[in-house]
Amino acid sequence: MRRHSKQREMIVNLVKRTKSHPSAEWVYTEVKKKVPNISLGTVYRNLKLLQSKGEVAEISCEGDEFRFDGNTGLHYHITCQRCGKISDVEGYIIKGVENKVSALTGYQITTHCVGFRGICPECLK
Amino acid sequence: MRRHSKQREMIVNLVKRTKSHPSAEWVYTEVKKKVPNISLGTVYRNLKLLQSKGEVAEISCEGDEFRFDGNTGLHYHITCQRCGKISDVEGYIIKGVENKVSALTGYQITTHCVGFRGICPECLK
DNA sequence: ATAATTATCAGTAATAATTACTGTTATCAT
DNA sequence: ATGATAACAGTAATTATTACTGATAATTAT
Repeated sequence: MRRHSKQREMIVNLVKRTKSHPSAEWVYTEVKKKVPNISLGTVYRNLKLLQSKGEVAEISCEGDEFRFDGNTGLHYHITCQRCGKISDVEGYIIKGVENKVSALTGYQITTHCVGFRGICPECLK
Repeated sequence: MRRHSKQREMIVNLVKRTKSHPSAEWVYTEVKKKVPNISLGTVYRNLKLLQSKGEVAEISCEGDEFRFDGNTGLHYHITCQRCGKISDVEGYIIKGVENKVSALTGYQITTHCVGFRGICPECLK
């Protein structure tokens, strides 16, 4: 069963309330201010746990490694969650998004990218 | 000036011709078959160089660290290339994309995410 | 309430991906 | 050809993350 701990409570509260998309290291430093002897491992362990429970989300389209692509034109990617394969999504570009988001946020947009996650046809069989 | 080297040529050719979105490690192992004493550092150095010249692209919406988000609902992110800040794009979801891409690729899509890159209003001043 | 169980912890060691350093080699402008 | 230096191989150092170990403390049963 899941037990209660001050450390986890602090982590959840912090991540839920902060808008700055913190890294694990940042969470660690912040929580440390209140719980000085907290361990970095505890932060990672709990973030992972909370993530698996859907209480916090991890921001990342692709996996954690760097991947390269000889095709430098704008195109999207799709990752199979079962076999890990990354493929191009051919012939589909969402148009107008950059202008829309620029108007919405005030950013000067240089590029956007879209990542899909799912199960590929081979793994579906 | 930029000099010619067999190692770099091999790397460019390989990355340009392969569709499998290789990792640095994979590029290394492949090139090693033809140039057995190539160094992993050379692969990284050249991928980075080629990337800065726009000859290959790196697949990654966000940076390289894991970031977390207390907001688990679907929403997009925008990263400022100047100050590194990551923000939410509020109130804008592209609808229908998952169905469209599912039809296009045969994948069973579980989620998608969109990342924008640009300069934030503060940095634009 | 007390003791037994075990989830969780702090602290540290281990991994994995990437980057930096060092001395050597090879390209190319002169 | 030769000298300057880009690029190299090999290796050490970093950085983010994960795994391990013995101690602590939250829950359960007595």
